[in-house]
Amino acid sequence: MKIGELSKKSGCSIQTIRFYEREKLIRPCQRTDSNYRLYDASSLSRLRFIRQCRSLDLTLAEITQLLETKESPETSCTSINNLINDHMEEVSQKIAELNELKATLAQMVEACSDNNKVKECGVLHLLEE
Amino acid sequence: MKIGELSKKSGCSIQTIRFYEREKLIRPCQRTDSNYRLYDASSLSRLRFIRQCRSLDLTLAEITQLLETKESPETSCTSINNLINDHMEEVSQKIAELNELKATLAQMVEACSDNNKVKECGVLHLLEE
DNA sequence: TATAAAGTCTATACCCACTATAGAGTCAAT
DNA sequence: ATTGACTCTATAGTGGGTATAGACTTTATA
Repeated sequence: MKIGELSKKSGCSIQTIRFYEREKLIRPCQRTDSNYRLYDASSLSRLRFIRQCRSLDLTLAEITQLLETKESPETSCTSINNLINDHMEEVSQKIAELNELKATLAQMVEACSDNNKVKECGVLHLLEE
Repeated sequence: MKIGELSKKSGCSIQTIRFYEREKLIRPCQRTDSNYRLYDASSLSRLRFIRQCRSLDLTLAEITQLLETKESPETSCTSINNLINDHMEEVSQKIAELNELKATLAQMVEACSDNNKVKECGVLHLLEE
């Protein structure tokens, strides 16, 4: 299949597929005589794997690592578990940060009822502290 | 004061201050004969305001808008309240997304006990779905 | 007074994960 | 034969900075 079809099936945009090729997340594929890229089912499943990982917010570097580990089916999968655990830890921390942030914002909103003038605005006053 | 001192007092790095100047969040300041930047207290408070806003994760565009609104102390502060409310809404949504993500990751971690081989790894299997 | 160290200047490139565009070539249908 | 859809490469832009290189200035020490 050509890149347009792969794009639709994988959910990655055409530019993203070419970008992943440049970044070596996917290997250079066959070409037609007119230099069009040609893909097969394995390209599609690799791309779907990458997309799944991206939806978990894994970085391209982490995904590269996962893809490499996948190449050695007989080795231990400890590194994969560690990677996912570490990532989950980061997500938890980010959630905690955002909850604090939200609390601060809520406080600010409370500090200002509408229809004040700018110079009396409680939000601005809090921002100036 | 020179840029180094302003950097220490404001908590912004020297490069960031120069970056804000380029991006027009702060105005071009006085210069010495040898072209060194010279700042006063008002630069410091403006920079602190910006930093405070950044700690709330407001974008530079939003901050620019706040700074402009601040210039008109007699107008209504409704736009400021709206901005902060909208931003809080975005933060809430991000938190919700991350909580879902965390749940997915937790499921994955459950799917794989350590010491498996890669080819049996529950995490990888889930990623391949 | 000479020199070394610390500070500052501009310009430029890099980070991440894409996205968008320009300009050229190719293929399928009418 | 032409139109429109598809593909190609190369390049630049996004946001919010960070990190250099290479030159100049100021301050501190010997």
